[in-house]
Amino acid sequence: MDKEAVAAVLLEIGTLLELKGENPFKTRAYQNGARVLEGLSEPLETIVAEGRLEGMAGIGEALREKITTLVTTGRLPYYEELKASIPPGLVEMLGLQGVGPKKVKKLHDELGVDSIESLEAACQAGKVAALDGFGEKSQSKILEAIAFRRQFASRHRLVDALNEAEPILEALRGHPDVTRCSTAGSLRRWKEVIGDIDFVVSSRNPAAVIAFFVAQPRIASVLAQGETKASVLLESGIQADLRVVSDREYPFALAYFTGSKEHNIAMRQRAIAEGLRLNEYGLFRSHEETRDPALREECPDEEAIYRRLGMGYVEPELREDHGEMAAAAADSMPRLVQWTDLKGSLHNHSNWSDGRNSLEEIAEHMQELGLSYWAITDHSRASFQANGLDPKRLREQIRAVGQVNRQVADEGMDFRLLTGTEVDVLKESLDFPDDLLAELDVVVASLHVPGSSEAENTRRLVMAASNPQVHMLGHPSGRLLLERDAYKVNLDAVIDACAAHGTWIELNASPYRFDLDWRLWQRATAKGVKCVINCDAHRLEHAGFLRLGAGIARKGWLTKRDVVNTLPLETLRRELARKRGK
DNA sequence: GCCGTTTTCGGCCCGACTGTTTTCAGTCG
Repeated sequence: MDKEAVAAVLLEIGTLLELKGENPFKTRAYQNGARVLEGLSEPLETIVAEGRLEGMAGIGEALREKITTLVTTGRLPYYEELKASIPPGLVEMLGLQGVGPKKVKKLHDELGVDSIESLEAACQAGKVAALDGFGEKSQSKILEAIAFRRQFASRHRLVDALNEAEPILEALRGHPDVTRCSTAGSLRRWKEVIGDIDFVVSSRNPAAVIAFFVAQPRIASVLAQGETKASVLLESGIQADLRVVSDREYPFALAYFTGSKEHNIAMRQRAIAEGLRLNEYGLFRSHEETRDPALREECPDEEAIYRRLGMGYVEPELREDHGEMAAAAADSMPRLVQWTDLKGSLHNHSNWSDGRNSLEEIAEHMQELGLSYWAITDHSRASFQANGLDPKRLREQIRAVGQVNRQVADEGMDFRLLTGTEVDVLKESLDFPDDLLAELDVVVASLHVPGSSEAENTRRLVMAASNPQVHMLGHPSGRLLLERDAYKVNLDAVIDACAAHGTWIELNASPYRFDLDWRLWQRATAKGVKCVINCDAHRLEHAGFLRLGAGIARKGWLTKRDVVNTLPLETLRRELARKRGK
């Protein structure tokens, strides 16, 4: 078993223990253990074989044994027995809003409820309301939660959440009672998939702000409304939460609600080590009274909070407990790439294959955006469903691109289109011969029709990475967020092959992909692999993906130096040529 | 289940909201 599989088992054990009514800290120990494994930068098999689980923070004797068993045998009797003792429907019930482990246990013990369906029936029969600790209200809330779950999967792509959040944030910003405001939560951390939208506002008149918030357009229902917070369900199915605090408390609330939960826990522990106590209202010089203003440390902004704890500032994108606490404490945080550093995109389509726009339209639009270059990398012939180009059409396209570039040059513009292809990685070869690839400025190699085995897909991508004509691998995992999982592939081996051959890896900035995953970039750059943030644009407005992709690159700790398409055109041309010399 | 320069036992991050309660448990973020 690899580390993802082992981590998934540990997480599930945590959930099952919760349902059994186990000590919540035991549950957390399993969740922590899973996160430790996910953050490992080398194969778990190696670590286990070399006995290096010993001494790893968060992995004690019990977890070490269980992990070792899972890695070496692929099974764990403890887990299998635990799983068999709990009906699978109970885990599903935990996903309902307002239903936690205690309630699930009670519903199961007292009513024999073992699935969402039987829970719904029990509610309709009025049995839930009659239970001790439940009532009419909780029964109807459960029915609502079941209906909500049926209507919407409660996870949303970043871009959809941004499109909902930005107009509301603008509205809040314009309200006279709002002093400061921001998004928070996973949206501010730029997670590729988010659960709900969080806003934090400072105001002297919270009631007015809350009333204004719940009256925003496109709200389907108000889920909760108190004196300091409110929750609404937007018509799009995304939940949005608002928290209102005083301006003095604002930096603390913003930090707190930005999370992640793991980052917050680490921050609190650091505060305790400094003899302080941190919560969403402030940083206090006492363990006794948590909200006494006289004991509050003054921090006008988030930077000041980190400074007071003896750390450098941590950008929101990095607050994932992925090493940022140690880096900030050592004041060695990287200077992250910014989307305005990007000079163009090296993987894009035109109406020659499955894109919408002509070469002329693309050139005009991208130079108006202030970009320096834009590669046209249409599909190769194997992607016939996408109208892939054969060698003859590709050579025609090379000439057409040259023509557009001559026009652009005649107008005195610095902008250039680059010729290229997104060549299919077939079973034994690339879809174009090397001599044709050599005629192109940019070659992206992508696996579009994966095989069923990890070994085969890995072999194919390693083959592509080893071809001197290939500049970069496109969307190396093939995942489509919330739609399709990654194909089976050993990305560690692929990263190693890219490192060995100087081949770059794309960070596909399409909001459906964000592939390579941000969690793997620290590992890739540590091995010297460069990143290219590509739009994979199929229409003009997809140029906006550069902003999304840059945010994901920041989550991966990437600096300007790590990202090839921050280079100006002439330097980029040299790098493209140099890559082929390797 | 993890962890320790106060501890090898007894802690483990913290507060708001909701509903069922009459002082609090459960859930959520």
